[in-house]
Amino acid sequence: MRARSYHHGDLRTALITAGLRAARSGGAAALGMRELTRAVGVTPNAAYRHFADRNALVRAVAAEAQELVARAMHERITGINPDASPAQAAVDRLRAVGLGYIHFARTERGWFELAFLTQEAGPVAAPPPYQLLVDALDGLVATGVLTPERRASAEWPCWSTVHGFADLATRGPLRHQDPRVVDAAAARVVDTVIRGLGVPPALLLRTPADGGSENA
Amino acid sequence: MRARSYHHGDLRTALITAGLRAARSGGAAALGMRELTRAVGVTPNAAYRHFADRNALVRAVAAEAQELVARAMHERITGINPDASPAQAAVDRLRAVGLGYIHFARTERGWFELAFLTQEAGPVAAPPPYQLLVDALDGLVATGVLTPERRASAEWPCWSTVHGFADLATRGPLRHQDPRVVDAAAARVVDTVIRGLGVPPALLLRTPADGGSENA
DNA sequence: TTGCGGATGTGGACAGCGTACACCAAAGAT
DNA sequence: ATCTTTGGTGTACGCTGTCCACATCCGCAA
Repeated sequence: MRARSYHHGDLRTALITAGLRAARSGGAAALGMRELTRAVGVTPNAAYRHFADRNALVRAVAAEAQELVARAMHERITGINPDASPAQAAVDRLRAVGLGYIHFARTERGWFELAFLTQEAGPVAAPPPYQLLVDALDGLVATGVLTPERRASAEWPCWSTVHGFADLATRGPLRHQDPRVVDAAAARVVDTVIRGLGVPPALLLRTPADGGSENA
Repeated sequence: MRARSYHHGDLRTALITAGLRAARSGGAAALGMRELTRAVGVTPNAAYRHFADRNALVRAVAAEAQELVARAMHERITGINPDASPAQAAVDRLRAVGLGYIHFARTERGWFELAFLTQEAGPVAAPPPYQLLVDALDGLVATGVLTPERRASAEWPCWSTVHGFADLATRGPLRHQDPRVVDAAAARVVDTVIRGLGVPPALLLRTPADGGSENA
């Protein structure tokens, strides 16, 4: 980005970056053509050389936000106890996926709101966070925790539950609740789905006070 | 509402009614001061005699939308099989609550989007749909299906799951999926949470092809 | 009955938004 | 060295929410 040329040099990515910065606190509503071009120091219409309209810009920023979600979830996955049995580790990985999703939603609600827009999972172009979920569920089958029959379409209960909780915790009734209450509810909710999938309770019942981890 | 008086007569409710009509297809975005006052045949500023700002109007319409959700869910509850055992009926009632919520979201997505705004459940002013869920869960305890320990805070897993699924089905990746696929997923998802709560599988495993009911 | 005050609706204005159209500046190819 | 393509500017239109001053009507009190 040369200093003060007539041409900006890399306006497209500059707008996306500014968009991420703005959306972090303001959510999707903070992504205005005028607002972002102003932040980048350029005329509003300049953006139209790189994005068809506001919606296209929002989608581009949203894709970036999805990467951030996946990165946060991945970090949490790599932090789990390596000394556990394979079966336990697989369950813990799934739990990390769920709690990572929820944690991200609560700590980065602007980005989270954005990330959920224009989700097109399914056969085409699975978004990164979705892929982590698929891998975790496959891990349960590989370690014999889940039968292939039970695993089929297990993505939907899992994603539904953690996403729903994330929405309740960011835009819904849990919005202004004591964070520790929300933490506890999150752990409860994630364990409930996992049990619902058919995972033996022995693999998920933690002792009270939890196995030493900041959760949700 | 006399024909063409200077004063409208009942502008407040007229605006809410127009708002419901507009939001049904357009969601919250369709609730504009100018748009609604125009629909009612009055000046934009007239609305400010009844609502502090746009947000207040939206909240008022949202409250109405919540009533609609509750009504739809209630209808579904009253339609369940009366010949079942008390325990089975209690489980069916909980399922009806969940599937009713999802069904409403999918068939009235504009109203649903609106209904979720300004949810303030918890000790204060529980919204009608939430109350139906509480009652259903209490029913499980009363019929001995659920122990009081398991019932505690069971609202969150339930609400999270059905709400999350509703969101996936209306704004998320299931948005443009074949409705029959979504129906099946909805049934699967609801059964998964219920099982996760600790309900014996015998009370929820339906035979394939389902027990003769249009679902989700 | 008159008149007055509070409630309600009008009219005009302002700032901000997304975006279409015409124009201009610079980079790259011939 | 000129021509074309790419990318940025300037102006303008219609839309939005909201503020201010003013007009109008209803109900109550004198």
